[in-house]
Amino acid sequence: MLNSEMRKIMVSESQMLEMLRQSEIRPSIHRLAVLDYVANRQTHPTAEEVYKAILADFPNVSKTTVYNSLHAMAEAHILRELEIESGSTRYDLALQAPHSHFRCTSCGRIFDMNLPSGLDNMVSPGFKVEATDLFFAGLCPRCAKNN
Amino acid sequence: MLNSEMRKIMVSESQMLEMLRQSEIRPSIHRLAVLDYVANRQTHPTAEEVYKAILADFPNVSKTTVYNSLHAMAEAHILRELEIESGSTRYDLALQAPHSHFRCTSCGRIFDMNLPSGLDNMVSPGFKVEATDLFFAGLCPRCAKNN
DNA sequence: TAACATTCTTGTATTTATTACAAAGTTAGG
DNA sequence: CCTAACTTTGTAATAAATACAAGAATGTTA
Repeated sequence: MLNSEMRKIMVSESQMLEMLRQSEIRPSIHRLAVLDYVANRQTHPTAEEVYKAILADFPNVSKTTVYNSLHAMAEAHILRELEIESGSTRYDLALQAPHSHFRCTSCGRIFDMNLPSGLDNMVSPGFKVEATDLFFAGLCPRCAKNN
Repeated sequence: MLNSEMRKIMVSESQMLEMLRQSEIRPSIHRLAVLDYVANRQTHPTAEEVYKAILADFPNVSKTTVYNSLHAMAEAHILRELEIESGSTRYDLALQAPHSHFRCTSCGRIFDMNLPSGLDNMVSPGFKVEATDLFFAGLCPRCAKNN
């Protein structure tokens, strides 16, 4: 099981079930574990991180299943894919207030930031915006001190 | 040679030489070719695209040289690395007015767009912004019609 | 409940982007 | 023209992501 009661939860199991049901994604135990890991975490994990974390609870889950699950949920707009750094895709829960992301170039952590409204007005007429990403890179307060 | 006179040029060879000299990057023929390709082009090519294009003029250039050149120029802030899509890094000339990018999810092309000022105010106090990227994804006018 | 069709998961094998590194080639300055 | 520093090459290695076929699980229908 997901041991929901053992840590601070932002999205409950019933909420996750509802999300998956609405998107007609069968709530298999692995998918729930993937969603739980991405949703109830401050970080924005990579597929690899999700895989390693889930492996602790489900020793025989395959990497392909993790990729499949992440893709399915991204397509269903339950998750958002963040191409915020070279080499790997990070995942973020989509169902929360729109926000931008700050990546610390020193420690690698990613922080949620505000997002101004009206950004879509920046695109030229005729273009249809489906997604907007605002990324910052720099030093987080902790790393800014230690250098 | 670079055949500068054969196509519309936005950055001249002497300008490129000056950029490299200022950054203390030796202007080898390959590096000039890399910079020329990225600078004088509407697209925002990947390392692979740069390599293939240059191969036509320099049949024995190696892929590693292209990567080395791109990295050196990115580090010198002559080029900017765009992590706008999964799987590969795209390159953009840094020395022009700040702008955002729009990626067409249908044809894959990337377009320059406006960038509002003051975005850095979105980050929380204590964070030091070194780079800002605003990405849009959606349909370009041509692809919006044909669907 | 039994049988079937669909969906999920696995595991392996590939592909693709990128990096590492040592050897060979090139360039600039004395 | 010699030497030191820099550049390029080519090959090999990593790492992220994908393809695919076989097996397992699930839901549905009779």
